[in-house]
Amino acid sequence: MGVKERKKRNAQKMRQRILKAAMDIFAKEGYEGVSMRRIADKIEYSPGTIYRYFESKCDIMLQLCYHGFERLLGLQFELDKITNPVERIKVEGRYYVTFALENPELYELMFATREIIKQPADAEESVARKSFGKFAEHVQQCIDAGFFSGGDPETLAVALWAALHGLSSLLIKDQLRFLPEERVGEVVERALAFNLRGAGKELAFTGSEFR
Amino acid sequence: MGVKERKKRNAQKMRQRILKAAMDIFAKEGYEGVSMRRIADKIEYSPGTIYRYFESKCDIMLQLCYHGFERLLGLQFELDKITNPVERIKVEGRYYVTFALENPELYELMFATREIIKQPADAEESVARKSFGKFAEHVQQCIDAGFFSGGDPETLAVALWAALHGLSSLLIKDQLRFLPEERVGEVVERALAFNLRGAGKELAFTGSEFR
DNA sequence: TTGACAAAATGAACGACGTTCACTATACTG
DNA sequence: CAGTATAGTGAACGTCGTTCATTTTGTCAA
Repeated sequence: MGVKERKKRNAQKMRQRILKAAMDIFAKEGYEGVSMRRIADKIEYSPGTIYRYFESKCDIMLQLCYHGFERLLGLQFELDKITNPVERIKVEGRYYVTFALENPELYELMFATREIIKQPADAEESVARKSFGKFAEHVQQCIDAGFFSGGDPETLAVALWAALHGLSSLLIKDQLRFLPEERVGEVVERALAFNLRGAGKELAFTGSEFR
Repeated sequence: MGVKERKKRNAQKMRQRILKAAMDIFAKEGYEGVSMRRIADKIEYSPGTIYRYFESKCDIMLQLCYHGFERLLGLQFELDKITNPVERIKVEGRYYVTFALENPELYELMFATREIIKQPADAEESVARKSFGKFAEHVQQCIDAGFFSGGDPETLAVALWAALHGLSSLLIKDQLRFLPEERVGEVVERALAFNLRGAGKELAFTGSEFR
């Protein structure tokens, strides 16, 4: 008698239904639009029911967040088709910024929302880390191929990632609004190129002054 | 009779009292801690009164935000004492990241909080823009001194700023937590150096593909 | 089929939030 | 001192995330 099993499946279905509803609202109306009552309305259950399947709203948003990282990671895996590692990392940069621009709310959720960040300390092997890991791998391959300086790959990866993240979040938040609309693409492209070129040189290490 | 004037002064005093209270709470308990009722409690007035002096909570937070930019701008002006433009921009980078790390909530308010961003579209000559302007000026001086490539200075400034912002926000959000504590400073310092070095070369422009 | 027990779902309630507004209290003026 | 303009009040509205006593539904042995 697979009663237990069926119940487990139903519970999983319910979790998916809730997440789907949350995602739909999130996609249409952003973070502000998502509330437990609205989710409950959408799936035609009472608000209290949701708490049988998720600990809190934060828990739900965290799942959406993971989903975002999985999408990003999916894009990254596609990149393995590109054989030239420099070309690959170039395209990866464009993918990254494009992903952020096309899913600004999601990107924000993934990288900026306070409550989300705190959570996954215990969630070992977080999707976020996998995504960075893949990126670092691609950076390493550039080094191996002799295109990037042999400096510490992790440092290089962090620096490049930071540049991508910086550009993406400035763009999303419209902090670059002072640029004429038609120049934005150009500036971004050049900024990316600029960072990749910077990776080509050996750097003198000047000592630690932070933290 | 300076009755009108005194009233104006009193209103200004009240605005300052409210802002001070908001800032105190913000500093101690962050964005989440600030509520109209808590501010009202702190200044010993009723919640409704605040609305005689500020349009909304958002309005208040926007003022805190401006205050933050003024502090940052103050740091930037100090930099004019440094005569070597490359040394100056190097220190500016460290100042920037340090400012973010020392005032994470404020930095977030300044650059990341959604509601804040929207507002100052009409507020011409925003403090934020002044801060970027000063930075761009310093970048220009590096170019003039022949240390940076002669490429479009605005692009260069945006690229460097993005890198600083990226590093800062990753650090604040603890996204670099996978790095051993003792390596963080090193990585940041090298990432900064890496970006400055990148600025030294002429870059081939590869065309626009964003937006 | 029925009755007992467990699981699932409910929705009112709690304390918080930003904001509004009819009202009262205070300060100023003629 | 009367009358008016200004300042301040605090209850109320509708929202939020969350909890929990209660009811409904589902399961299975007798």
